[in-house]
Amino acid sequence: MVEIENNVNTEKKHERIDRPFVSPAVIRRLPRYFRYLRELLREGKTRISSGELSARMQVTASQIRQDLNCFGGFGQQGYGYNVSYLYSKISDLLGVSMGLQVIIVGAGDLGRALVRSTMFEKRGLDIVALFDVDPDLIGKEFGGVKVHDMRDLEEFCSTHPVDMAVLTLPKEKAEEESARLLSLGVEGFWNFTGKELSHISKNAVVENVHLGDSLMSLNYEICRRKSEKDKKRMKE
Amino acid sequence: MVEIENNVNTEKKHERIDRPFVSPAVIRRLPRYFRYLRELLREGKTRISSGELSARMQVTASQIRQDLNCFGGFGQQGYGYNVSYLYSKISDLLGVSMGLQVIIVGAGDLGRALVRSTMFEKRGLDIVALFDVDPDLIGKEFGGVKVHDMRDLEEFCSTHPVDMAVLTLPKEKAEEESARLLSLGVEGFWNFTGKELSHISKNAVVENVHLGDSLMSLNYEICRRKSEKDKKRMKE
DNA sequence: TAGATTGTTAATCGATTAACAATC
DNA sequence: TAGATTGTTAATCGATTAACAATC
Repeated sequence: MVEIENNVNTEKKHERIDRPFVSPAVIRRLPRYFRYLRELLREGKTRISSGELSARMQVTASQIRQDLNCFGGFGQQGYGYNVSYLYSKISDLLGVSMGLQVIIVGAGDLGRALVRSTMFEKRGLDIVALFDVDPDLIGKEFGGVKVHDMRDLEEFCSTHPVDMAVLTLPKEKAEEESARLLSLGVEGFWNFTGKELSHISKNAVVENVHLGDSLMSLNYEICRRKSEKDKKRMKE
Repeated sequence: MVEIENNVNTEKKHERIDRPFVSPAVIRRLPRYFRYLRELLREGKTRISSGELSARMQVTASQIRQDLNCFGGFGQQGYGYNVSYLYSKISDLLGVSMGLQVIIVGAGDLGRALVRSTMFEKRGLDIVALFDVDPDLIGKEFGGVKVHDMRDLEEFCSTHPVDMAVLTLPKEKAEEESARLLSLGVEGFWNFTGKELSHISKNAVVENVHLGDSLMSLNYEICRRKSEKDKKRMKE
């Protein structure tokens, strides 16, 4: 078996890594590569070619090589890619296990569902607090995380650096509270409110999860399918 | 004021509507148009030009005209678009208030959060049942919807036509249960499991909400921002 | 009629795919 | 060395934007 020798990784795990400007289309595919590589790792595969990976992932081999090359030569001609090396590289790029400090703003159903999920822990993010205005919730714990009074946000942020706020509060308060958070130094937002945060998007990173829009586009496709079936039936 | 006369809508509300093939990129923007039009309607605006709408939505006027024209001439030269007419047309396209029958498979935190949300009701979808395997949950009600035994799925589907299944069950069971649902006639899936459902995607419509991937791309951007700041600091 | 604004065609831009020389 | 497979350039495809004639 050929030994992979180039690109020797002398850095410690999750050390500083260069992130050149790369199109969002590529970035959005990285988590998917990450998942497939983890699976390969679990299966005990040590090497993979772009062709083999392309068959698994249902994308072209060309795209895989193009994507990975945005960040530097991770493979080796004639050999392919070393699974664990590529996995660690993509981990570093994505910032897995960087330990970003996260607060969840809004301890309703969704906020509580998120804090109890393993999603953050798995990816090495730390949820350090929940916030809410409801006196019945303040002081309680969910998933081992305490609900703080929304009025204590300033105090909390001055003593704990917060990298990311998960917005699961009512959409009516999204604009105001996101501005408040930004002024407290929070520059990353995972936005579930359905409200567009254009007022902060210049100075912060905003990732929107618009469940309503997602549901509607599914609704569209199902309706389209149905009416197409109807059309066919009419013809008969 | 100019009267809008063309494209007179003689159909009843939410009647059959022609959905030509249109690129997914356009479809994914429809819910957003829908939201902005609803807002205009609330404000009492009766007409809007592509230019004015483009300023609000932060997209080009050209794109708006291009998008809307995929489905036919909804506007009028020299006038613009009639807000309520356009709103109703986009409603019809998206299938708002078509009353699709929905079941939620998996009554965990996320499933319960969804059933208690107003998201489905607002868009005219009906959640008719929750399903789970947990004996402690079976028989209980959440948001007015009963939790059924997963074993009764066949029976339920044979008596109630189901248009959409929301998959909020553990990813390990996603493949098996989605195949089962497909065989029972369910052809629309809102997939929160994080598992890719390629085995059914030929015969069903699948909308994936991959929260983990979304979180990771946010993590990437925050880390990128941080390391860029570090770089600048180093220079000084 | 003159002004406004659409519908639509043409130009540009970006992303994906194909091809192949470099090289392990 | 021969075979395999990457890295990278060139070709294609699709989506976005610009421009303008049609027309209300």
